[in-house]
Amino acid sequence: MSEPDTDRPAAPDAATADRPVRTLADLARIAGVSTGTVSRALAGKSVVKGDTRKKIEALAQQHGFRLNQVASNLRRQRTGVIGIAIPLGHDRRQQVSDAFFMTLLGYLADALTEKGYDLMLRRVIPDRDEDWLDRFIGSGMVDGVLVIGQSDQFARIEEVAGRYRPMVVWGNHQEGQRHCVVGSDNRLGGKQAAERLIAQGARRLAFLGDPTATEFAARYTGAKSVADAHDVPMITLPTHLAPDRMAKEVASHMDQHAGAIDGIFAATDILAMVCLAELAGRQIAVPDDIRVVGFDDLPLAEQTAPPLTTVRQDIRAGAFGMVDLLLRRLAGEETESLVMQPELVVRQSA
Amino acid sequence: MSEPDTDRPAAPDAATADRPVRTLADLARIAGVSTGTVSRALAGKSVVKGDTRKKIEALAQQHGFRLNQVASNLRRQRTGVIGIAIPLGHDRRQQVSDAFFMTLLGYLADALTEKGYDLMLRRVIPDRDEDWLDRFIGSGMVDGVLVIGQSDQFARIEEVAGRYRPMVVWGNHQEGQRHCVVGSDNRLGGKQAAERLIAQGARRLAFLGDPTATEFAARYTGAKSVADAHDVPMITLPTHLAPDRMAKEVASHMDQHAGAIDGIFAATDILAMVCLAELAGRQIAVPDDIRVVGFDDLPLAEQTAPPLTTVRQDIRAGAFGMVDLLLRRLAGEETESLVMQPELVVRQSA
DNA sequence: ACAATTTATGCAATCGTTTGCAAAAGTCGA
DNA sequence: TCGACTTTTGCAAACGATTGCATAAATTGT
Repeated sequence: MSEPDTDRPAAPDAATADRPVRTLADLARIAGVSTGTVSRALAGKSVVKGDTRKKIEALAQQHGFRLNQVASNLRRQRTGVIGIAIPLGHDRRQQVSDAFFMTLLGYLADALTEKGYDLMLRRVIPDRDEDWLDRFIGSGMVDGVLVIGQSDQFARIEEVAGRYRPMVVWGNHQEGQRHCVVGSDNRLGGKQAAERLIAQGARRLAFLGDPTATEFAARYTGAKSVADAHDVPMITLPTHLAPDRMAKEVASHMDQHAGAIDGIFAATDILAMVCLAELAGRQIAVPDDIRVVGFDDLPLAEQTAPPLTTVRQDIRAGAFGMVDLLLRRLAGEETESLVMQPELVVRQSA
Repeated sequence: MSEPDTDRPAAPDAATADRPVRTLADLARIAGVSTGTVSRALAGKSVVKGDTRKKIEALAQQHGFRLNQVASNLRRQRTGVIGIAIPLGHDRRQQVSDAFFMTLLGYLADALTEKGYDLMLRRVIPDRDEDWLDRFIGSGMVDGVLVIGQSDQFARIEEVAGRYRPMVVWGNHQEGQRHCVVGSDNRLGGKQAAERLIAQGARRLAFLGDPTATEFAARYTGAKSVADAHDVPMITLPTHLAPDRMAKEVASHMDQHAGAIDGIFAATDILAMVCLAELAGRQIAVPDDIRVVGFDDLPLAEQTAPPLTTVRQDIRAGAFGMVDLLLRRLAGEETESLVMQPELVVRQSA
């Protein structure tokens, strides 16, 4: 260290070859200034003289220097990373690969990238890990958290929301809740679905999906209220979201009930698709024998046979909304929840 | 600070209420030991006396203490985070939400979580940001990198692979390449698709998809070689992957060519699905008038009408393979690429 | 040419953990 | 009871960047 040019075969500017320039201190030494100056120059602060800045920038470029973000994060107490938690509670086998979550995640990635944030993804299984949310928040690795889906963790999320501000959750809004949530009015969506089914002549309804998850429960309730108002019975066909189980369970439901119902409200488009395939296999005509309405309006809803009538959630708007709210909360603002109006998209399945 | 019990309304153990215990030093003070000891105790190192460890653990629990991961990362020079880069090069409008990538990402999340790693997701647009890969690697925020899709960045990835070990890429394998890649034998998959189409009687083939992306090019080449061997002509119908464009482009292709072809090899299942929907709309019978083969075998391939014959990539195995290879490279091992054999799944569309 | 400013830079503390080394405390046999 | 060990702990130096404060340099006015 004390004899710079002695050990190495000593090509004049050979530093480029074997990148010893990993830290601000290295760069400072080469540039003949202090680390403070280098830091300021690279940060684009105005206090550095033009010449010096240019020289430092050139050297940084030439030696391929990059700031160590971890050190920077530690010192600045901010990371530029938003945590995304996907709790897999109500259905442990549900894959992260669930189409709706993945679509939402894609848009979140777009929105956050646009604002200069990175995403840290964490898949959590709440019943194995009581402490998941606090661990994520307390790690210091994220500036804020987006939770995708309340799963069965409503209570815990509520509790944390009382003391941690920068958190926005995708899910269902309940009267008087504390945490900031973005989502569709699932109740209303459920109503729209049931109304359509009944308007199309259905008189014996079924709800296809697991009504213990908060969001699905609201969809169910909405549909049920309409069914009740029309004196139409509605049964529940509980179904897991894990792709491997789903098909079998739907098949079994159809075995038992296909003859006794003439309208199905599926809790998600994926369920509706599986259901359509199952009905087609049994030569049951859709919508003539059984009407089917889905929920989400994923891109593939347009491509089913017959094309799926479904309740549209604007996932992109939701994702951008979540990011917007989170950034405002990070800035200290108090924000309301964002409840979006779902919209019935009529195609041919009902 | 010098008079612990004076200022506050002084409930004996009131520290619990207003969490002042944020750092090891805080905890050390309360426990009456040094930070070093606390650190060791919480890390589960054997050098700490049982009693002391228990006491410290109890206090940590009681005050809801959590290690600051950022500081820990800095000191240990490892973060426990794997970076996932999704380059959107050959088709800038392609959403991160592309079904195949999302499925792969889901499995990667499963595999990495299982191994105790977090995921940091970064969506990159290479032509806007020359330096994307080096920036990601050099940030110090990730221990290794998985790249999902080579896009049109083959050269850059090759270059980086020469000096950065912990990187595994999903994509196509080319003769003599340096970077460690996991993917299917796309050429073989293409052959299988074409063979099936021809065996089912197709004599005028079309390849549906954009053959400039590396992986698709290999699928095309494989199919073409079989077509040539059978003296069967094959045209190319280039199509973007952006969901909004895709449908229109496929429709326009069908307008122009539907009458002139009797077998379609779609570069992805999604394309195949859109294609099926388009053909159904035109009353063209599948597979009688036109046979269709897809690629990927996404879960929804089973649910199309008619169910899709497709070339299966075992995405789950691929994801777990990528993670396995990456961890071995992190451990210093030298690893070969993993080229998986695709498998034709015969359903009803061809 | 000199004092009064305004700019640019350097110094050193700080962010919160981890860990090598040394000192303190505990254990044991004789 | 004392020396020779073995466990436990404390001390303080890293990890690499940022930033308030102080000093050095450049600029300005007179």
